Amino acid sequence: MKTLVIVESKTKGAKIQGYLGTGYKVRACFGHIRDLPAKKEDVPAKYQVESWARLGIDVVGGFQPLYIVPTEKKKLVAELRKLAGEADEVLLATDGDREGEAIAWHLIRALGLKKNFQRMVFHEITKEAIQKAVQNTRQLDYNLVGAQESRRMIDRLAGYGVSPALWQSIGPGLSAGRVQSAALASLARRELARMNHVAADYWRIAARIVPGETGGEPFTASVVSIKGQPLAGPKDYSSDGQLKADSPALVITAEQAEQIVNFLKERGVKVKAREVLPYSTKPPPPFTTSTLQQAASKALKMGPKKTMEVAQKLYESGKITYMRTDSPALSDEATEAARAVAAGLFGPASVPSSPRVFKAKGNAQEAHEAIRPTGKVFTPPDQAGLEGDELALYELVFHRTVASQMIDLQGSKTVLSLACGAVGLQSSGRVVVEPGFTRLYADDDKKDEQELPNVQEGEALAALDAKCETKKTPAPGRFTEATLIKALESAGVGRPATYASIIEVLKARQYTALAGGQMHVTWLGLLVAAYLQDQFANLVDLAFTVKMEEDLDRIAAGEMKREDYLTGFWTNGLARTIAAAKHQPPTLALSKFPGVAVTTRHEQVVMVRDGHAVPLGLDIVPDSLTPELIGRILNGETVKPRERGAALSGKPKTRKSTAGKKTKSSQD
DNA sequence: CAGTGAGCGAGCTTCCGCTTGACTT
Repeated sequence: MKTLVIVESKTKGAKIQGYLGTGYKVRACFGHIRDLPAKKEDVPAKYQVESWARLGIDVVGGFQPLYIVPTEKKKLVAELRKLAGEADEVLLATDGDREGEAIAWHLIRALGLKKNFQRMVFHEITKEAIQKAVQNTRQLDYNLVGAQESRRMIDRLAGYGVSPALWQSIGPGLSAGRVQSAALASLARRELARMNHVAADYWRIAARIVPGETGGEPFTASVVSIKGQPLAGPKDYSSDGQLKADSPALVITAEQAEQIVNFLKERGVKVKAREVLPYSTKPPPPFTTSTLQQAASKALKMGPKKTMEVAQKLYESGKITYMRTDSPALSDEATEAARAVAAGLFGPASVPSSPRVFKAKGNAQEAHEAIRPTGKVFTPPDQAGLEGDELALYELVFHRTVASQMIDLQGSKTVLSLACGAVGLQSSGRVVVEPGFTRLYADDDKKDEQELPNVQEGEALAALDAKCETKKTPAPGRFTEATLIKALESAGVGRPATYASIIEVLKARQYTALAGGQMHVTWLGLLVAAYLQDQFANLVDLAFTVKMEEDLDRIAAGEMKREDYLTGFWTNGLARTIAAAKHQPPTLALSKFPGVAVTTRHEQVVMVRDGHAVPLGLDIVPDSLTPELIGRILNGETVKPRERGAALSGKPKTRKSTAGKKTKSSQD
């Protein structure tokens, strides 16, 4: 045996072994093999006494991280070390991103490699690409490793630094972190906006118009203005239910609405203008982890966690490429395969003359290509030997990938301007001329679907019917698991490997709960968010990660020293904020219910009025409060006997060690 | 004197990101 090649994933290893042949032994390291100690007891004895032992980082001596091999990785590391000792050379073929570079470096240290190692990087798994990569190895990029170590330490210091402030101020077992707290802040901001939203009433007046001699189906037109002044709609009101100060809109009464309806019925309308505009829509790019989770949620009602489990199976059985990626790019081979499928199904005209090229944007690290069917020839879904969820998800991937190489949808949009005296109306419709990629894949909600008849300017038309209805301005909608991931990704927060688990952490802490496909924030979640916003506003800001990434890029480029960066972040920053943090439970004043507040007492969420505090069940949805419900809560009617005195600390750990222990019972 | 209960003090909780099985539900 001559050369040992180490990759991150088992499936990838098996493939590469096939391309490299007998002179090489390919093994997987299964991700990170060393990490900061999770608990103080994991810290080696000689460091236990240090003031920083709980953090696992020597924050007083230049921010030296203390790394250990976790117990579950010990056997693997020993085996790799043995194989490395027998090999002439070791090629570290971990992923070509910041984390991959760090894993390679940890391997060097943990396996005790001296000079006989090289870094190998590739971006697609084909025989040519792999053989080329083996011939073009490079040195390890120590600056990039330094950037990853900084990222790791920031997350440890933020998480282990701030969480104890929550234990002291709110209750045990709670957590804060750069990613989860930014996510929680986004959810809480939206939930509070919903709770504080005051609906305004506005009128919608619509008429069914009969086309004249030109013929065609009746169509719907809505009143948009009166004497040239726009009719007030949802956009003209602010969240307090008041008309926006700068709004030029006209607010009408019920009588006026009725008058307009009668006017329309009696007089009919005249065509003022007809505008026809061509439009086109491009196909969406091939899937990344985030867009796959969004599409699976929408089309298959599959949550992010489930989606990743199913995708993992498809990956392991060789049906799709790697499922944790932030790049929408297709290899040349895949692009050709997609074009061939489209041409075969819908003819050569369904494919543009030159291939579409998709590039990642923002801070994507692009260690992998898009999620797509494998191979030079895509296997059609019905021949893939799949069923159930796996078939459904494969089909989605297949369709999206092929559609991404098809021609645009083309259509025309018609806008009719109508008038009935001083009352202005409008109607719009779309006609698809060339469905393009939507023959295979469509995920947008269709609007203005009606086809408008070919009426002419100046033509007088009768109103078949007219109606008015009051509507209420809607509160901002809640996030679903998929839309939250979309929001986090666009803010650069979280990574493909962690999107699904971010959601799981928020649920496990009882900060959020899923109901009817939407993410609700619990009272506990709102209180934690309020506390963090008050004491650690900088950390929970979505923009924190953007700034961090810029700094990490500087470290990777050798322009900034790791120690200087961490000194600024911790010693002169967060450590001081933590020391100055107030250990007081946060209080949420309810703007719609003066005198009522929600806070915690003795590690329990309570509702308070006039100094009187009553336990508040986490199952009571914050924006469901009404004066009646508040009355019942304060009378103690909503508290089930079992819940009395139950602390908010999550579920007891289901570990073997706790099996024999008696848990304190609060039952009478 | 033995068993019980209140009161006190100590120890624990926690992060993000990269990978899969080995575990329970």
